[in-house]
Amino acid sequence: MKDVAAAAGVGLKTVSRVVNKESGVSPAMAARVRAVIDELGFRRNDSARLLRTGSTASVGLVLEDIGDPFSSALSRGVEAVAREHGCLLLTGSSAEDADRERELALALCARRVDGLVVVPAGGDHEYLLPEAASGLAVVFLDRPGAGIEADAVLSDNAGGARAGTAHLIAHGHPRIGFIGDLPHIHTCAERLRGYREAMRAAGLPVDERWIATGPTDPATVGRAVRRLLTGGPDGNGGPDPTAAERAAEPVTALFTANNRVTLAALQALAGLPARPALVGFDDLELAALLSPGLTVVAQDPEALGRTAARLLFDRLGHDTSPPRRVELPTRLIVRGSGEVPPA
Amino acid sequence: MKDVAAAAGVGLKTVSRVVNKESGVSPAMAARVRAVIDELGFRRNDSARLLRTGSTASVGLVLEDIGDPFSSALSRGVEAVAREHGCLLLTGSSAEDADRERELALALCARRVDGLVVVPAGGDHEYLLPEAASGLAVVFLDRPGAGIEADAVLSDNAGGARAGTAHLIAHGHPRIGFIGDLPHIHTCAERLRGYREAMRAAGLPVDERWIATGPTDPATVGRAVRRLLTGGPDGNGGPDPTAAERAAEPVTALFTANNRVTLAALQALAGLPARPALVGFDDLELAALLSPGLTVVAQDPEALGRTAARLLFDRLGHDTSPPRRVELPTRLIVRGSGEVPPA
DNA sequence: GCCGACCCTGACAACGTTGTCCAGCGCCGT
DNA sequence: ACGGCGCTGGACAACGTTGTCAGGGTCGGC
Repeated sequence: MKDVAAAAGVGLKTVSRVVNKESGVSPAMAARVRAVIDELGFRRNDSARLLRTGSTASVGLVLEDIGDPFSSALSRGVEAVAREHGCLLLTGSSAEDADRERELALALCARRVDGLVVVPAGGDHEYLLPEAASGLAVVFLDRPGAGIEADAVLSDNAGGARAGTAHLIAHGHPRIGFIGDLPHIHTCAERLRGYREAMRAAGLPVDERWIATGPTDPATVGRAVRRLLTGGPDGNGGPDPTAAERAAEPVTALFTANNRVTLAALQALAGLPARPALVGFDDLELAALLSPGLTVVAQDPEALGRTAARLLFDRLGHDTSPPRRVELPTRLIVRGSGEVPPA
Repeated sequence: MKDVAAAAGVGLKTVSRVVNKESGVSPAMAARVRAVIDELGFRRNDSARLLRTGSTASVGLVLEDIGDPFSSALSRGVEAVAREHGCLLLTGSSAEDADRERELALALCARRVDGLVVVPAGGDHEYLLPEAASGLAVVFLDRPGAGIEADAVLSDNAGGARAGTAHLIAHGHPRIGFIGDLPHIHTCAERLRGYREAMRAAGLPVDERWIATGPTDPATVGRAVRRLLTGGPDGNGGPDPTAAERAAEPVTALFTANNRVTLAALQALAGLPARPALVGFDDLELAALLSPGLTVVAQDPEALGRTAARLLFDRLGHDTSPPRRVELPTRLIVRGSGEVPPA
């Protein structure tokens, strides 16, 4: 900028005024300065600007896995709103690792983002307290945060799971398997709660061996699918080996608690002559094209992202009302998988 | 930091030393300073650090559409490598709009990223020349850039399309429709070239009305699918209305040139009793579970992203060799759609 | 016991920008 | 014609950090 001023033969502040479109510069002068800027290829250094002004016009987004279509849709929603506000979005992914989440969030804070949208991977967010105290706005997305008072935008996980499970029950399935993510993940726990509630509401017993939670890689999920459908031992090596060894009654339907699990389960079931009844949480792009079509409990991830971002910008606009928890409804999309008669 | 120094009763520089883990600070002093840092919740301001040191340890990624699974996979690859290098990744999406791409890239430059990976939306990247001149490393991804000498990492689009088309030809289809993206997009043009080459190599004529390029929304693609399969007029309102009105011979197979088109085409075909033969560019998560299974020309988007990021970090490591163009192979995954007999 | 050397610490300037303040000039009103 | 007001342009400090350099303290060696 100094060079530009020298080349144009004007003062430093005049160039600054032109760059910032401030009033108080004659059009002729402004044009001359702009010409020099283009000629020299000058670009304002936003870091220095931030240092001086204190505002960055950027917000951070910490995702769970940037490659997951669900996360992509979240980020699309967040980005759209950020863009409306003329804000740059900085995105990173935590790979479902608490340390990585922390590291990433703090790196974004060190860049002095104005606000942060976090899809929590870890169970503790106290590390954000000093940041929040010094003005950072935080909104949790998809799962609530812990250890800090902040807004959260969630889906109605329990309600959705209840509806999905009820759909299977209504189609005559008395024994329904639940396959979910790691049990400490909030969404999984809530969906499991919804499943239990639906079973209880229908007066159906739940055999704990019908519930499989753990990693969502295809191999693990495939094993869980086969075990639930054949009624084998639970393989968890629990404290009661005799119970673990005793075969459970095989289930006739499956509720898969997120898109990765659903996908892995479908792959595991691909070899079978007729697919058992299956309802999944999260819609899949091709769900309608499978035969039979796949019934799902659909979230609206883009709306989740948009809502979280709106909440964040409300906070940046000095909305100091107490933290809110927004819960977005889910939608049961019936595509006929429920109509498969029970075994 | 000043506050920390005051609270600890030490000099500013000593705090700086502790924060940067420089040697030359007695352990006792370091421990005291660290205690004060934790107590006050101090976090270094990386913007100021950047201003002083000139290096940001961050790279930018400009995607075409952050919500597209293909883009997600690209970014996963780039992020993995960035992380290996201890680098923060800043991501934005251009929504396939040249102005937005430019705006985003320049915003990232203003944040003084060390390097930039760009999936070009626009056809001109001269605007990056001044940035490159002042030390920015640039790598183009998925499509080459124009107006600037820079590395590019691409898939073998023409070769992949050739292989996919040849697969259909080998299964006895003499009339194959091509549905692609906007024709000015490099990947679409290359894939169309591959399609033409395969047809020519097999001695088959190509009716221009078999080729549909345009927006990839489901409605447009759906119309194209129906037109190609029934042999209706091309509807482009070209300069030769009589030719446009003359019905073309219906095609018996379709080559869809990217994941969005494939998806939209599958949706359009969902109502039909038997799906016409179809080969798509880009793999789909559920492609194997459709019946019949979907044959695709698969790219490896994560490898594309990783390769581009590696190239970028090579450049940041002062590799000054002339710009390279890396072309990654594609893989034909046969899943039986080609085995549908021609109509 | 004294001197030298080494290690640790702190003062200071500078990175590029913007906000504040002031000076100069032109125009308008009387 | 003169004075005042308003508008343009420039000098300067400050944002928070790090690199440079110099000074002080301590320990060891002679």
